[in-house]
Amino acid sequence: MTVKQSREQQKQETRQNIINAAFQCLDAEKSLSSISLREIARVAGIAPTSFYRHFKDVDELGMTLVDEAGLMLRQLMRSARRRISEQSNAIDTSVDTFMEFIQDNTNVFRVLLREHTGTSADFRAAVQREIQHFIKELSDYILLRQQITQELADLQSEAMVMIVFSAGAQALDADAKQLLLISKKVKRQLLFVQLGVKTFKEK
Amino acid sequence: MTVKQSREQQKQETRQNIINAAFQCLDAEKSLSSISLREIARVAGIAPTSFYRHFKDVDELGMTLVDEAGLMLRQLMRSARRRISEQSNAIDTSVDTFMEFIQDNTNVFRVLLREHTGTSADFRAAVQREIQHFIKELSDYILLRQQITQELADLQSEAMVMIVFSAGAQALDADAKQLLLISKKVKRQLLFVQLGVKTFKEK
DNA sequence: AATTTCAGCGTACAAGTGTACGCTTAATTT
DNA sequence: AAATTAAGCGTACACTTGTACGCTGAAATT
Repeated sequence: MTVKQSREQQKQETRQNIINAAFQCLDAEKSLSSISLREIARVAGIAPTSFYRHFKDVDELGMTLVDEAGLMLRQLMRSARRRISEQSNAIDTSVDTFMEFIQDNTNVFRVLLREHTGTSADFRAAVQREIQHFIKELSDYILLRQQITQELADLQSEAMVMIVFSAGAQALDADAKQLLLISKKVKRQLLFVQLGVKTFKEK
Repeated sequence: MTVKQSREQQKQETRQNIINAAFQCLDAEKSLSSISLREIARVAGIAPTSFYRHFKDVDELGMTLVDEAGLMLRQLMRSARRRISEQSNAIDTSVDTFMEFIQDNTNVFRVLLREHTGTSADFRAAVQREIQHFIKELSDYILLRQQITQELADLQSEAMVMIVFSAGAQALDADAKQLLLISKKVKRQLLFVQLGVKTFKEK
């Protein structure tokens, strides 16, 4: 199976194995602070001490995971916006895309959600940055489509993201039936926010 | 210092010591799953094995803590509503009360926030129930003051609570200066939701 | 061809964990 | 007054953890 490879390629492959193993380990009942180096090494198929050839400690790996998760979220937003340009309703399409993401990348979203309120100040700050990034991109999009001030767009965007993320948290513990209700609910709540800002502006 | 007491009194006192010790331990970098029985016992001033005279394990203590934290939140709501009847603006008063609570009972709020997305399904469910309780009480209040349907009141209430809790999460890592900005921000976001529901109803 | 580099391994150890077990001792019941 | 109850303690043990240290063998460099 494994073909002859350069040393650098081999190393990168092992590094990716560790990252994948970590995401696999970070399920419904494991957080970055409760997970053990040895457990990750076991799943990655390496000796515990070999871990150090790639990361200083689990915290450094954690920051990598948060970065990677944030990257995926940004890609998600792009695909959502692509879908919007084809159909029309921005809110519905965005929520659907987001919910699909949670279904397909459960543990990735879980890391963001969990570490956002987790026990490491560094992780909390890192996730916060990723969320801010998420908010900013939505805000830019809103600014483009609605005729409101930057400030209002920022406020609207943040409120919407908070609502969506909270719904995401519920979705993680929900079955397929509940998921549909959550989607419907959050779409209407986002509509309220949008409508509220519009009304506020016109007042 | 300690006077002669009945056995039952003494036991309840020790139990409360354990609970207080746990809240004290559950600071910015400890969660219910990362905390150790021995650590709590140390702070509570008892032998590790004495813990079992009061709780089956840390999980059982955890449920007690979540219950207690939820209770405090309900009391908070009552005091907020009392304040509203004196002055007038419901949103501003509620947010101010909430932010004061976070300042005065940081670790209590932290438990709710952290275990809401934590590694124990039981804790997540327990916190979710407390939050639902919180949402329900706000919803009842909204229904009383605004002329809208039950369904709209529920949606509005939940959206508002999600926004407030998210702001609370930010507040935990913020200094006094940022705190004021967060308060201002969240008040306007809540206003958008309220206004949005009103506009939606009238459409 | 000889040398250097370095990813990965195995061993080893100290530290911290949950908890089983039996004892003590003071409050309570008989 | 004697017997019972039970909160709290100390000891002990089996585990898991992070990581220091030195070795191996193959890839890369000279």
